[in-house]
Amino acid sequence: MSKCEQCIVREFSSLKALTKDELVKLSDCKTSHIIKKGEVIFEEGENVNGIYCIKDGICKLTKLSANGKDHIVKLVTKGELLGQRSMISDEPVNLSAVALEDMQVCFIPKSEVMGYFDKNNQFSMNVMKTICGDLKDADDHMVNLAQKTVKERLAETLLYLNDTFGKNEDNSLKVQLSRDELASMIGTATESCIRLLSDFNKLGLIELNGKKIVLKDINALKKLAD
Amino acid sequence: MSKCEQCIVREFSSLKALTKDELVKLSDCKTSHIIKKGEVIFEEGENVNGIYCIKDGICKLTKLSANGKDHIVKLVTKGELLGQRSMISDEPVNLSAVALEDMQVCFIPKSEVMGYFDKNNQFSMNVMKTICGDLKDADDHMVNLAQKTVKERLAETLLYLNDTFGKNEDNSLKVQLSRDELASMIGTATESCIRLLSDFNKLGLIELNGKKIVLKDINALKKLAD
DNA sequence: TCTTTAATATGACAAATATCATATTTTTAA
DNA sequence: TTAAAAATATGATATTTGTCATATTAAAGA
Repeated sequence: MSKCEQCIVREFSSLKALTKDELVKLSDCKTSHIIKKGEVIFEEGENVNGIYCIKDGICKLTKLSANGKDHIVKLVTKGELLGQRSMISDEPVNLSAVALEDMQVCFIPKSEVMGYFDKNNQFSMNVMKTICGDLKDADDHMVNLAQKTVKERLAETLLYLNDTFGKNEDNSLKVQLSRDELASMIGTATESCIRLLSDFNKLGLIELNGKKIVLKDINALKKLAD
Repeated sequence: MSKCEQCIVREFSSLKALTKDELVKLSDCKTSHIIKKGEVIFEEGENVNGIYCIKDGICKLTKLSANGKDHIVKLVTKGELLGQRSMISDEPVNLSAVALEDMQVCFIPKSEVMGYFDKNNQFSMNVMKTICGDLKDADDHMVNLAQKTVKERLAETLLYLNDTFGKNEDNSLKVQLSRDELASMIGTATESCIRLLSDFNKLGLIELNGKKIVLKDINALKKLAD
């Protein structure tokens, strides 16, 4: 069992506020898990009863819409926590979490985390700030969905993926989403997404190589995204 | 100066966790304000440095989109607090607040509120739960904007206004939004909104009387909204 | 009250986007 | 390795939604 005190990623989450004693205790009650690409960490409506700390990998948070299609609400990567909202609200999770690549995660039971809220004020503030950040992002996202065209949203999303998750040695975006997933992130039909990617490709804004996407003209994309 | 201990609306907000002593102290440092319909409480980008407690009235929270149009992110009414996210994140507000009707609000300076976070755990948890609720709502809203048609969103929004804010004696919706505001809530062009309202009217789903809207066939609207 | 301005309404049309069909490529698994 | 399935691609077309023009009505001021 790995030790939380020595885990680097905890430094990037709300858990960085924990004392050495708290971390030692945490090491004992956490459980580590390997999640394979495509596997579900939790499903919308489930009672999770704790939070997941992502040690490595990326996952998507999705929500099923009334028409039966999944919408990707957010991508979450190493150093971030999953399930905080649900735990605090004391409700089932409202989103599903599915691995986009192989992941290492640690599960911390609710009983343990809730104790920190009482005893460690800095931890509480960290969690609050994270959720406030998520709320602000959600507001921004909402306005984009409501007011921007699909083309603008696609350009913006490509830039977001580039800025947030970086690229491989061959310059392609590190997060590899299927066309279907990309479409469900920007809120459009898969065919529309494919078509626009083709257009971007023909215009020299991006380069397509199977699932790999290389951003060729960042400035032009920025202009397109508004 | 009215006394917070005797204020009913505080019972509906996170402030209900405050002790009698805290409330007495709060009474001294808060300031009361009358906001006329159409007036701005705060504007996107401003440093508010505190929170507003809504004693009476309704306001809209809007965000300017890249194309210059306002989008209504949320409606907020008596018993709720404004500006929590910004205060916790220690950032300027990301939304503007504009009164939809005459309002009574109290402003509580940041210095006072931040003290509660340290000393009153129940207050912290209340605030966290509120923000978590907002985040869940935002997620839902996002998926609706991404996946539902304008018609579905209009039906849904009319039902939301009815359920959340109720109706007048003449059965018309209590919150009176202009067509323009309604459009900027559902994320569509004003003309599209007007046209669909006309359609709903002709279909007998609603009744239009100037700005007044009466929901005639709730079930049919629910079916339309999915 | 009258005049001006803003809000609502509706038609005509254009643009954006979805849907359906089908081909091609890639991936998966037998 | 090969057959089957899934993902990607693209054309044709339908539907939705936005835009512009222009009435009509309601609201606000002088």
